Amino acid sequence: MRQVRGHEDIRLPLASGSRRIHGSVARDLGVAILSGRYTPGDVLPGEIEFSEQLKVSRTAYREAIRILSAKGLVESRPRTGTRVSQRSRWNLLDPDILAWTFESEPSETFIRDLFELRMIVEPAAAALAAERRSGLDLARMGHSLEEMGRHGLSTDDGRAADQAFHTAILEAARNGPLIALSSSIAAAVTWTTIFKHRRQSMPRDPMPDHRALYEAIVAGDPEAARRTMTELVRLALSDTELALRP
Amino acid sequence: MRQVRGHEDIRLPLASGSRRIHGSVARDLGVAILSGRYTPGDVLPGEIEFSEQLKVSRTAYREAIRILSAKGLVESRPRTGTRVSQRSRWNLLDPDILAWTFESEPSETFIRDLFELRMIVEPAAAALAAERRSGLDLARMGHSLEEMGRHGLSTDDGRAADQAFHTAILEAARNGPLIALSSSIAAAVTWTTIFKHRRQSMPRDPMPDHRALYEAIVAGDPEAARRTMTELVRLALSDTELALRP
DNA sequence: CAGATCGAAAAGATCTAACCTATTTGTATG
DNA sequence: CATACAAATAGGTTAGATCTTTTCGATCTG
Repeated sequence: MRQVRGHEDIRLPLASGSRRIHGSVARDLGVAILSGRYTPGDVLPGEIEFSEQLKVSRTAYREAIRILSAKGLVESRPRTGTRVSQRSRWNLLDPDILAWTFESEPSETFIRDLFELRMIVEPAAAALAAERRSGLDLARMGHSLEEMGRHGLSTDDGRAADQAFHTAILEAARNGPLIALSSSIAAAVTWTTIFKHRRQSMPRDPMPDHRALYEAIVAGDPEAARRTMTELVRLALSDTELALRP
Repeated sequence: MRQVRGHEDIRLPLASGSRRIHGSVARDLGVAILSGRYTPGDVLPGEIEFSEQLKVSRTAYREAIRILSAKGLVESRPRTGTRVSQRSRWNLLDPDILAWTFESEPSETFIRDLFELRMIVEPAAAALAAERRSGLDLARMGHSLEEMGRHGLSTDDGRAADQAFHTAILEAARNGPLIALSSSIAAAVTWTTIFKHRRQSMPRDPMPDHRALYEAIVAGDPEAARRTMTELVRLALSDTELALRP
């Protein structure tokens, strides 16, 4: 028999905007796990109990758990229930996981680790891009650079252009897995940029290093591209470190 | 865009083993997408139609789609249906996606790309590991190396030891995101190793380069570690290329 | 009697089915 | 040309049956 719904039952947005319910639940639980509210080994309440607590149906809850499980955050088995996986199984480079991490203040260590990864991957990608870039790649980089110069990094448009510039470089490297890393890294770049501007009103002008990098790729000089990209990331890191300890 | 007709033969009842139903469906669809049977832009049949074709309930099918969507393979919206995402949105470094890729013969290009990524990441990780390794890290590497020497790379135990050795190095680098890459790369290493041995009965002895790398990390010499790891990956690549064109 | 082996029970996830809701987009209408 | 409507499809709810795995006790064996 069906239960009639009263007017209180109207679902308030769970601080999650217009997302689908399973998506919001996945995000909320994901953020809770990533921020340490649930720690590896913790067993979540049973399906029925927890879905009632969250005021969603068991199906929606289960779909949320499927999402988290696909990203390595939880594992569920009959009888033992659903538990938070070990950190080493978390898919830290998954774009959603990165987004959720930056939703609550990420640890300083994590940001440093991300820059360390950029320092490894992006110079190498820039060198490959200098060797393999097509005319179309160069056009896209050039356009992004122009946009970036026009808007500056304190606007959304400017940051989007910056991200497009880095993405164009990684795509010019013509390496599938590297491009997959690109969306993650590009996103991380954007968030750390927001971080910088949140705390520091007028950071260094980023255009000279970006232009130097662009020139190196246009010239098809892998070593110059590697060098300038290394310098660019190093400068971004030092800006971010300034923002971290004001 | 092309409309795809479902096939009953997508779900192989026996090959699915003891996996959960939603897991098998996700895997089968994932493999179908990664192997090119469905291409980006294709629209899958409606939930009801497709779930009936696959002989599973709509709920199980939907959970499978949640998994694929969490990995970026598909996107679904009301009215337009579920469609295969653009390649650039695929999470190629997700461990499951890598596994599914290697389930049907992966392209030569993809294997090369993976080695290119190893060539970028692992030498850098080895250098960091040489600086940061603890006694425990060294003990684990040493033990894995010993196991590897005892079993050789043609046995499961030996490959597991090889994987453990690489994982230990990446973990010694003390960088979360890098460790997340590690599970992907380590898995890829294992599969390419299986590839090599599938086609080539007696490859080169891998122990000398592994020992040299280990010595460099023990000595705490980052540059030597970087050099020996580069050499190790280069040798592995040339072995694999031999196997690819016999 | 101590320990091993087998089987039943219980807990929890898994799966099914039927039904209702919400969103999107093409199209007809003003 | 804008707006309202209609259809299509994913999204969400509910109730209940089923399957797996662990636990625990009973029985068997050394």
